[in-house]
Amino acid sequence: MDESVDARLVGALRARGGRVTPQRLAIAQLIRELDGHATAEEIFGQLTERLPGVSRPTVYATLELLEELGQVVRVPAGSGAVLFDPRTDHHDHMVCRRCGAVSDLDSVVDVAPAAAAAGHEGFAAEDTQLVVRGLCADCQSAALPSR
Amino acid sequence: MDESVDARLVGALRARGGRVTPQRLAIAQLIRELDGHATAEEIFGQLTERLPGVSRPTVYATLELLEELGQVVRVPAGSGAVLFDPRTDHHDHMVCRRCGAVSDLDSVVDVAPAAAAAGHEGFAAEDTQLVVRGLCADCQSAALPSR
DNA sequence: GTTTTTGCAAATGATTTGCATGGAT
DNA sequence: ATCCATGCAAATCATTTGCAAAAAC
Repeated sequence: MDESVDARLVGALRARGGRVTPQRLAIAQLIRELDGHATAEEIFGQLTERLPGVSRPTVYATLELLEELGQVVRVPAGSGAVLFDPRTDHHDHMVCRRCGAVSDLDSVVDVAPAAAAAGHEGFAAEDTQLVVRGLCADCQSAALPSR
Repeated sequence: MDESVDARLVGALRARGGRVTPQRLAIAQLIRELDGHATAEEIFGQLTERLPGVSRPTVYATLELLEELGQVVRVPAGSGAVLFDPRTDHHDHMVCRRCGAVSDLDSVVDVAPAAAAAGHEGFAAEDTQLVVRGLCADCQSAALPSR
């Protein structure tokens, strides 16, 4: 099951003339194991434990590559760092503007028309992200006027 | 017309117990004059010309404040810096993953259901952003296989 | 063997901190 | 007079660069 995903990645890499390296396989696997969203730095940190010596530039470059190959989704959270999401099926995100927490939200709106509209403007849409910003439950209670 | 916007800002500031300072007014006005999207650094740079001595922390804090007051919208572009948009009516964005260019896109999908769904999860939605990532017209031609 | 990837080290950029002064109410 | 907001300087993150050595094909 793990192998089949690796097989798909290897195929995609070869198809574009890219090379199969242990770093790429390890990063792809680590991302698959993530339950939630992670920043490049977090991925770098965890990766160092199982593949000592990996470098930051490799992690950043590989994440970009995996995004192009459709193995990860870049979530623009609107705060500091970019988050990477192992869940590649279409879904939305809620981002707390106070604590920065990001959580998944099942899609209830069809965003395809937006991608189509972008196409009419000459823009080649590849991915459409819906981000709901606001306050998570915890931060709402923390921000109560008083009482 | 300029004054009425300032009046609204002054009112909003007073209402929340905030203070009316020349920096806040200048930043709010500068943003209104922007035609497109700008990063906090760009705003800082332009502001320095007309209000020498302003500091970075003030700009960042004020942008956050203006966002809360609904005078600016934070656009999570998914690359390096956060962009601030003076256009507060609802619209979407196209972000080129290659050159980083951000352009407006009139809304063709109703995102309200997503905000409602977030509400059902206990999340207080304040703003919903739709970002279409891909390649802008220029970068498509630059990335052609050959020929 | 050739070309891509990696690692290193450091530059660059973006944003935030702590704290004392100054200004708005 | 009381706080809130500003400026300063520097710390802290996030990301990217240039180049030589290593590895994949």
